[in-house]
Amino acid sequence: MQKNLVIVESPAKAKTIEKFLGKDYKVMSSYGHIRDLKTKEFSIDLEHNYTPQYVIPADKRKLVTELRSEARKADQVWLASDEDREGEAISWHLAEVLDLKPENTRRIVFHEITKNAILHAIETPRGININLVNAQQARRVLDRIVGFELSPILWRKVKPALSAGRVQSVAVRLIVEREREINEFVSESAYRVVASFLLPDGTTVLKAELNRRLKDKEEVMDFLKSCESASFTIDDITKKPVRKSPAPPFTTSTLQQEAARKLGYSVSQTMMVAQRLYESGLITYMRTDSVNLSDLALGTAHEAILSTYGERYYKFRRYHTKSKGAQEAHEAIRPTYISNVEINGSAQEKKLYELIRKRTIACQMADAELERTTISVGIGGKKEKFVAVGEVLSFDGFLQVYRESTDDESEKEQENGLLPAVSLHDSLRLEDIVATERFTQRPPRYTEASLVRRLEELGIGRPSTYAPTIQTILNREYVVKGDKEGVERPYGVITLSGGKIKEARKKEIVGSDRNKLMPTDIGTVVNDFLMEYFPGVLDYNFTASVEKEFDAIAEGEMVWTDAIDKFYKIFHPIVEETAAVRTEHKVGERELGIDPKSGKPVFVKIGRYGPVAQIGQAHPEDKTAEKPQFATLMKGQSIETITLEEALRLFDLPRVIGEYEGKEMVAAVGRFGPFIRHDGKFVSIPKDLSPLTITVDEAIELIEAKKRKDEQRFIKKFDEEPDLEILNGRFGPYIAYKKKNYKIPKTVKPEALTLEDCRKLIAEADEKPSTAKRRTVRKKA
DNA sequence: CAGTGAGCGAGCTTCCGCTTGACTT
Repeated sequence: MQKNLVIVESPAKAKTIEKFLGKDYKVMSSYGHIRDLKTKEFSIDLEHNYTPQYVIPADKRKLVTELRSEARKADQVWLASDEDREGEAISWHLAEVLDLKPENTRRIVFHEITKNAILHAIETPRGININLVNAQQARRVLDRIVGFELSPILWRKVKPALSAGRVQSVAVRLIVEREREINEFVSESAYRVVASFLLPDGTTVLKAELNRRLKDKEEVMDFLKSCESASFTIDDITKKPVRKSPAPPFTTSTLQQEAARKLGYSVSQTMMVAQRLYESGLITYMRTDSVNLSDLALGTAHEAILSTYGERYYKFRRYHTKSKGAQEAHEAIRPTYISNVEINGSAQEKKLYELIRKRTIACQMADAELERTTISVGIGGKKEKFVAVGEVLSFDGFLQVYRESTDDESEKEQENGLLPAVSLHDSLRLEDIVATERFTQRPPRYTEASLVRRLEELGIGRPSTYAPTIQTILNREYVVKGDKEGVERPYGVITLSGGKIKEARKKEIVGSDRNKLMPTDIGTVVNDFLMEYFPGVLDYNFTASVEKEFDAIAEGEMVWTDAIDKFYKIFHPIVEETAAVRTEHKVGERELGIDPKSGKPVFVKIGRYGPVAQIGQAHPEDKTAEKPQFATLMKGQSIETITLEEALRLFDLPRVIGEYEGKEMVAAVGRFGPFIRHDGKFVSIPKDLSPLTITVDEAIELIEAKKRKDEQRFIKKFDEEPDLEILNGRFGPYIAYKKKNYKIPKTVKPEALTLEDCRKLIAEADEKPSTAKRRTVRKKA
């Protein structure tokens, strides 16, 4: 007979706690929420004061049955879900679904998973806080209303299967607006002036920068001329101590940012690796917005620093979470045992663990101390000065262990080094002065991680949703993650050297980007539409202001259905109105002009499969009318910027290029980009060629290249197993068998494989089904 | 990841937050 049942949210946590509590306690996990609104229906009863219709999802039924039977057997049930809005709601749903009686149900919370903390929690139980639960219901219902009323409007006005929501639509807005800022950005230039001086010893060089930038060539020329005969004297030397403090311990968002910068992980990669570390008991929970460290962790960090670096390197620090909407249900992300330096695991896991461990230790270490020296060089008869700044690290402190990275590339060149020894009033000889034209930089495109940071600053989204939100806006094709080629820009360099002024033009590549988030036509159109009709929901402060209401509900100062009613009374009429406007054309449609051949109008718009150009109007009511012609826009074209001429050219496809070996060569654009069809085979057209302009010779070359490649592709085949082939792919040799592909280890020669070897490799790969499964998931998305 | 290569008319799509698992109707 089980005396006590404890229910927590995560199974990893359940395992640890069970050890602390002994045999009178059984610990189970709810695996998060056990009940939610129906997935395919609105599920909110508008006739009855927004009553939510909760159901137990199919994949939770079995679990709920088990929990129910264990709860029935227990004398006492302890609901130990997290101490935040969602956690309180989980406990409430459990109490309802498991039919728990108040007299033998206790709600407990603990902030760290230690024996003491848990025993203390058991001694100080409370009831379920229904106000907090109601705040969660309000949050849930609001999100459902927004999502399920806005999305269908998009299906009608833009494209089927699109979506909108409180979080994802703002994420898209940030990216769309940033791209517009970049397009509208006009850079300004000014000359940065750096002089090299020879110190009195005749050999040492001091480099110093002019304390202002010069606005154009003319000003540079005047200035350099005036320097030709000027005297240069050191007129000031100041030394100032500077301190640098370590960054706070990791939250989900800061971990994602640093793992992206230092290790190159994507946001979802970081979360997957962290999840494995958590499940192995190596780190604390990875979805958190708290920077708090438990007393236990603070203590062990202290010990680790003392034993490795000494007392001088230690400084006690307590961090407080200040981000909006933080709910502090967990600790910061840290190693469970800080003394644990090396771990077992994959290379990825080791690197992420090391990052977490170093950050945790560094945050309890002493400030780094630097001495900053500023040397000022006066120019005889002028008010400008040349200034040299140098920094010397006098005590490394936390930098011994960890240095936070930045996104800003320009900061890297600003590293100040050591300066030579000089004395006041030293007079210097001018070696040369170099004035380099520098441009103001356009705003940066978002990376996954910097988008997460921005969302967190705005208080939008939660640690558990950052990675999925990015996935959603990518899946909907509102944004793409991609590269952008830079453009060449000339800049001027003017030098004064040996009494002569020389001018030169140099070139640099600017504006190139790798793996950045950029809006698509669909994203832009949807965003503009939502901004026009639903600016309130897209407002960056929308979440913050509803959070205030949720807080009031949690405090018992507001009835949750009143808050929802207030919102719905304003929101829903706009939904109705917007849906009722039977616009002739779809959102984002643009008329480019008239097709000279047919005399019909030419449009661009978002079609069923993305951006298309269209000649002529559709007349769905008239079956005999001529149907409009369609052509898909090519990569790099946008419905915002395409011209009539460019659009008309798209209708030249598919285009007969010519004949080769007696068969026609046809160029067209398919789902995977431009291609040539010849003799029933397909050949992709590379980026530098266009299907519109490709010549017969170029096409033949591509076809021949593909033929050669296909020949190389085939390595080996077995007569007794016609389904199995060893082939050469883009990523090296592989085995193709029954529509699936299998890796060949690098250690074996593919030519030497026997049929038996292949079967073994296939059997081994099928044992661990990770790759095959991932593929099916991707296909669905 | 390993190949693919339409056509815009008959059914369905969608939210945000908790948490991991994986063939059964």
